Amino acid sequence: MIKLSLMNNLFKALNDSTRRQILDLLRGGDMNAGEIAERFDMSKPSISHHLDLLRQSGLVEATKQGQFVNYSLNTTVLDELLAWLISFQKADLSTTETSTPKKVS
Amino acid sequence: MIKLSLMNNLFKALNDSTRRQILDLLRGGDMNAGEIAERFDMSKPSISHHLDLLRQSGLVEATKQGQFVNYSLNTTVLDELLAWLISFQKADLSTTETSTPKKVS
DNA sequence: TGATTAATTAGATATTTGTCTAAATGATTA
DNA sequence: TAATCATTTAGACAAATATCTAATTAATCA
Repeated sequence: MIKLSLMNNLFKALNDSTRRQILDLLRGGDMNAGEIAERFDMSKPSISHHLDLLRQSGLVEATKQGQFVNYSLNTTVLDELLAWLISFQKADLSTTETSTPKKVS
Repeated sequence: MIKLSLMNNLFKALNDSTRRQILDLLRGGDMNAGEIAERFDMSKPSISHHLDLLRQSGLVEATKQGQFVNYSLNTTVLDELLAWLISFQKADLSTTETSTPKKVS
């Protein structure tokens, strides 16, 4: 069973190029908020907001270390999405051709 | 290589509960616009708009058949997304524990 | 041909989203 | 303690989005 709110937050989090870039960055290892912000041509508060959305979705975890906040990737959340996707691939088996309809342009 | 615009459209299309429900519906087989609209408590033009976004992302294909427009699922687009997801799972191998930092609430 | 049906387009509107600057919070250090 | 540094919160604003009703287009049928 897939929790709706989880999927909602997940797709919402992923529906932004900056946030996906942040996830890509974190694949190379943990980073703190400042280090992440440095990589973008965008204000720190904006990055902080993006990090918050990523955290809400569960895609990243934030841990305070002194005055820094460390961000790390949490890919377990993606398992739900992966399962959802794979179920679609399976559903595609019943491809019964009909005449030859025209694609709508 | 993953095309950015494709991923943008894909995540955009998936970032809506109604559109995901439409995809789920189409797993059961093709449906025309009216049949799809019947299933939702929403005006036909709104559903038409959702179908348009799904079509733009490549997730569905629309073929005109008489006065009806048939919509069918196209899961090949999801392959890109699947590949992207799986690459994240791989990246998660380097989990080196440190002390025991506290999660930010 | 004229009426009906299926679907989309147009245009309006309220809500959500991404971004910014300024201010606040909290930790470190001189 | 006071200054500095890292980060977030608050508030404003423009752009994007989801929805609606009314109008339009296109196909079918009496």
